[in-house]
Amino acid sequence: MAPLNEEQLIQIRDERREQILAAALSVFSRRGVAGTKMSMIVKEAGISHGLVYHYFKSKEELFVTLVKGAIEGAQEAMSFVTSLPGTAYDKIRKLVEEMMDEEGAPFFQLIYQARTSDGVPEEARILINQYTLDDYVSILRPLFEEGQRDGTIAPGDPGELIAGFLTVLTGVMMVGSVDERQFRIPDIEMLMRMISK
Amino acid sequence: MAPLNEEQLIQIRDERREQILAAALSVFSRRGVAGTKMSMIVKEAGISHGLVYHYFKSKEELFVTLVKGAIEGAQEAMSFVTSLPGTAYDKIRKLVEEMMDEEGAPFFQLIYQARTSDGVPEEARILINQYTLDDYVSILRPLFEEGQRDGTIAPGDPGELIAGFLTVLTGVMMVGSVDERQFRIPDIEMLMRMISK
Amino acid sequence: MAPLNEEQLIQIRDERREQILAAALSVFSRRGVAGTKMSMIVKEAGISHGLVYHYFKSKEELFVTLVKGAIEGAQEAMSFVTSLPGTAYDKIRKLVEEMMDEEGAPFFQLIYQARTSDGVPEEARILINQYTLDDYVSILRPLFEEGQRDGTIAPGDPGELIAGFLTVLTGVMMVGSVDERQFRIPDIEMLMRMISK
Amino acid sequence: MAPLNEEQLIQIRDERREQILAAALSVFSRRGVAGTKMSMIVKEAGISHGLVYHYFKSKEELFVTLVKGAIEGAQEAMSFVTSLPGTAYDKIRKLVEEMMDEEGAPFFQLIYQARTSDGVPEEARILINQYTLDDYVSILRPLFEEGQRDGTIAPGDPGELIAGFLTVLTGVMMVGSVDERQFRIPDIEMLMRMISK
DNA sequence: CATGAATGAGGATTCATTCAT
DNA sequence: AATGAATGAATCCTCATTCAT
Repeated sequence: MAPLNEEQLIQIRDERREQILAAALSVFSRRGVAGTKMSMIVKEAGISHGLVYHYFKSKEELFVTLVKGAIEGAQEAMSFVTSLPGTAYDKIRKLVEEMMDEEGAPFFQLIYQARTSDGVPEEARILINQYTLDDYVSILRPLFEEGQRDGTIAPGDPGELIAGFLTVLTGVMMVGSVDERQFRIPDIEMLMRMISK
Repeated sequence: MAPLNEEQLIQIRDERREQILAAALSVFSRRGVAGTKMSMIVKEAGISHGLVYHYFKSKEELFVTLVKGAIEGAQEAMSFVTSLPGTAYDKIRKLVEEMMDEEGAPFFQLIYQARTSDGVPEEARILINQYTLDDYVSILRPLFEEGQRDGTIAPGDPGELIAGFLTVLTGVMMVGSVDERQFRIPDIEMLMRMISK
Repeated sequence: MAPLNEEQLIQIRDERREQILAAALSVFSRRGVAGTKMSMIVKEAGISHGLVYHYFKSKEELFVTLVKGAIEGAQEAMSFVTSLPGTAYDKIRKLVEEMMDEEGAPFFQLIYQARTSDGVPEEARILINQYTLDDYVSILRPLFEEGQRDGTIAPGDPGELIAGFLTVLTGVMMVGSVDERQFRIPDIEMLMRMISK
Repeated sequence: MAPLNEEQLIQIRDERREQILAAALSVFSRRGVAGTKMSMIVKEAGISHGLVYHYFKSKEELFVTLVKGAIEGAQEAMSFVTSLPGTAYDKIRKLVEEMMDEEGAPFFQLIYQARTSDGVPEEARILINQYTLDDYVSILRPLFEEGQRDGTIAPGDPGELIAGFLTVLTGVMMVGSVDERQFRIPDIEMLMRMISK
């Protein structure tokens, strides 16, 4: 899944800005808002404390900026996949592949952090709650219904199916990126079986 | 000549200890170590700051105590399930049910926090790394192999199957307990499909 | 040097009270007021926290009580020695012996602590400043003047001689009770040479 | 591209460090580790709380740093004095003068505090115990033996003589710097008499 | 634009003291 | 009289943020 789209790249054209955001994403996604110290971001980015504040008003703003990008990226990925050629099953499989790739993980973690963390104030929370699970369900529903009609997707309420499936994917990404010895990301076939007939 | 007899004191201590641990579990599991302030635990438990330190040396010790309990609980649940009567499939289904119940969630979150958080020092990390995924795989392997022989469990390397399945379950519990509007825990049938033939 | 005189013993007739005072003296003299925790006294005395407060209003009162006893004891010891038979030199030597014995040390330390410590409020400070060095000098002056006349005590202002000598004795007691490997209390002959002709 | 060049930064850091150490020495030596609150050091140094921790990891490290300096200083002073020209007696007298000067007192007090205080952890205690009285005795022994041979120093075991003498000097410095009205540092002649023939 | 010394509000922890039993 | 659980003010320390250079 593409982490940031074209427009965002334009918006974040400044090299320094990107550098800081990349460092911040890396740390926030691993440790959450409260667990992240500015000094960690500063160190990861290889710059001075002061410079961060030239580009971002606060730790919060840094986090909110990242969350915005993650949400938009996720939406785009889903919309993009529905517009691909092929069977419904193949499209869904493609989406799962995109979500599971390395670049996708930090964004899932970020959104999870945003939902649980404490330091996350209004703005990020509002942003996140704007895009509830139902929005994603709406985007994917036609695809799943098509799959149910052609007999490749399991029967039942497609809303529940999608919601449960996205929850599983998010959970796996959250947990799977920690440590090989502790968790193992299942292969795509196994995941697809969950929604297959 | 204690004004309260030994028994009463022990009872008071045990009760307080449990009360504090329950409050701490609730907060830690939601916010992680760094995100948890002692004041939150204190408020949740309805006691004074000082009293926590009467029973636990530090925030860390509190966390480690909880992690120990969670690990022991998980091991017990798995061992218990394998000893139940019934088919392999039924036993696994029973295990999933147990893991997915409301009381289970905080423990999964706790262990996730323990693996990611920062304030978690040696002791908790060692404890956790002692019980790697492989240990759990070992306990459940006979069950899965039996299921593969009787044709109820999907074929393939049972180790991979179990590891992936446990990862999914953990991820779902992590993420699923946040907010109904954001995530939805899939029903057991859907989860079981992942490992079913 | 007798640590507490008859009257004081009557006053502190209660066994518990004595027990607490003894424990407190031992700890205060070693660690000072700020360095002493009630829990240390409680442990040393082998009683409960609450009980200390049956006998003493506060840590402060405990300290002040001890300081009072120490001051009175020191004064008495000096007066007592001047009234003994023998030459001036012998009397002074006797005083030094008394001061240097094991029981004397805690009181010197206590008075030093009282002069330097911070937690010592008005009452103790007033008590201590009531009995300044000059008072002790007054008591001992006749003895030293006699010694100068009979040629056993070094010449010079007897006030300075006494003040310096008492300061040395106090310092030695302070420092000498710490650790054999670190400090060594000099023998009496060596100390006496300081004021001998 | 640092706005302040390397040299300036180093200079600022060194100055601040010294400023904090000076303030800390002043407070620690008077009140001991437990009796010293960071706010006192902060006030004495005229800086903010946070800045102390920019330069020293903890109150302990601050204390340990000072103790190290004190020990090194004492050793140097002794070694230096033995290398001076003049008679043994003169050299010893010179050493006493050096030890007794105003700047010396805090160091003696510091070392005393380090030996008695409680908050003093391993590192300081080890440092101090590395340099026992015996080490100082070794350095000064040739000087005292020379003095005994030329008839200016009192006879007897030079080890005992030195150990007792250093103990007295330390005690005097400890006690003597408190309050003129309470203690009086004896003049050098008086102190020297203790070891003179 | 860039640095890092400096600040201080906030959080963890200690410990004198109280109080129900 | 005696206990020890319980309290909370005071202390140490951290870390987001500012600012002189």
